Amino acid sequence: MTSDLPPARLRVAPSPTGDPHVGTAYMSLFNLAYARKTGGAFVLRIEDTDRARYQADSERQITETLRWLGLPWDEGPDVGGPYAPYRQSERLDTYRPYVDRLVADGHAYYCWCTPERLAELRKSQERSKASVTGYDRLCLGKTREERALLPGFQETPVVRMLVPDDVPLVFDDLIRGSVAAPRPDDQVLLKTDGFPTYHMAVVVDDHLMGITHVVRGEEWISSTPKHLLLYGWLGWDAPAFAHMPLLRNTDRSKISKRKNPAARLLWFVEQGYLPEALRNFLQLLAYPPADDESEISTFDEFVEGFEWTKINTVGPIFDLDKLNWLNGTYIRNLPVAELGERLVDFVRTHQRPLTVAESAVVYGAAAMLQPRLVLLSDALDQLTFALTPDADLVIDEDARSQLTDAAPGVLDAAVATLEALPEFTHEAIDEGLRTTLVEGLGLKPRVAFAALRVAVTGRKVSPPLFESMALLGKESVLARLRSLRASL
RNA sequence: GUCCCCAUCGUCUAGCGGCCUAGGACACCGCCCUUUCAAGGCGGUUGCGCCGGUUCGAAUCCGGUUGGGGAUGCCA
Repeated sequence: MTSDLPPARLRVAPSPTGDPHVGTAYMSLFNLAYARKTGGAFVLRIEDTDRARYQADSERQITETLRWLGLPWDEGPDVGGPYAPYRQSERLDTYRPYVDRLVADGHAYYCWCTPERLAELRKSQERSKASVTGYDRLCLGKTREERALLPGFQETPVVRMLVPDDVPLVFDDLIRGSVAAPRPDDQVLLKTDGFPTYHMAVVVDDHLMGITHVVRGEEWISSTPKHLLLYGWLGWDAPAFAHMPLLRNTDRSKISKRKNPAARLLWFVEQGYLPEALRNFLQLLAYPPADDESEISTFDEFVEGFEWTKINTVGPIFDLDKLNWLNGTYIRNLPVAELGERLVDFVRTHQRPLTVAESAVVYGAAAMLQPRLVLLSDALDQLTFALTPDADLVIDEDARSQLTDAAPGVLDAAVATLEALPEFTHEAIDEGLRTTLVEGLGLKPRVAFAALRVAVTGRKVSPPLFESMALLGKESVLARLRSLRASL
């Protein structure tokens, strides 16, 4: 499936600041596709330069969820690789010399302004509706001693880049062609805590790790001139850039965990989505189906036809309808045994513990549930009747109210018929009951079977009656039929 | 405020000057099938934001306008 394109090295670089974000998976998918298409490599790098937002558990969640999704990386913090370490916090010594060099070359300068001074500066610029905003370069060209005499001074400086007036603002984008970006501010490169900012770290690491294609969200377009400046100052070739459209909430804003539970990658795991369905869905966002006939396609098919220019520039709204349909379709396409296994596994890890007998019930229900599931989590509710002891079965009021005058007769006849059945398969049950109730008593199937459904499941709506009976077993079914009969 | 990006059914998309009285998918609505619910089959409603221009001809090119989004952080 590799093409004759030169092997590309791509990376995804999430920040461990909480639950993995769905955008990380989206970026990973497209990164990985191109890496595979060119026979190159896909790298996972952890961008943990923000100490304040760092969450220890986050990296594990990121790797687990991306693995769950089936998007494996060739190099990363957990698997190693020729450019280790792959955690930016472990690369602090790597960045320092480059920062020093930029300062020495006059491309960057120290800034001793306090965060308070900066905040005030920003506020006053906002108030005066100034057309030029950003740092006022108070520290530029001053020594520590000179600056110390002025207000808003702090002992530990940051390092800022000195953006020249003629900074190039136009660059080529694999998806958008020629793109113009805003003029950057004198961006901080090294923070007071000694950590580089994203802008410094990303350029150094991408270069050192041999990244050939930077694929990231559209929100980074405005930062690209800064990065290009850095590449130039450091004497490095810049990689190719592809700015992906931003996933959006239904209100069209950038997708966020606050407004959209689906912004959390873990949410899909918890809900019972199939990773292959989510992958297929993500692939369809801002990207045409691989095949005219169907929107269902494998990762390999996606890779085969992959082209940057096919990616749309419009940020797609993350709408669950199509994903739900895809998930149901993928569930239906699963071999029954595998669905059974996934169901048992899902219920156990995300819903409730299962005894051995209960696991067998869930596993055995796979075939009858298959066309009825949108999510794996849907199974449990539909199987309530089968996981409830006969004596504890509750007959819902709206179910009981469906019972007609024919119910007692139906229940009696059903008990007699089922008792006499040599084998308790759904085919045998079907045939037996149809013979006695429909042909024998002359009842409409609808009427006859409704009463039995109520007795066996306690509900108005349930999985197919005969399969449900077979799943439950003869003894249990008879007990339930007698129980409802007795209550009439 | 300033700068940048973007604009086809409700949603995801096809379209890259004539094949478009705009195609597909999801959702929605009917009908069929049917023991309930699904699944499946068949059919249907819905869209090129607006105004100019270029052209024999515009969803497709250009300008403007409106609308949406993003950036403007010692967050990424």
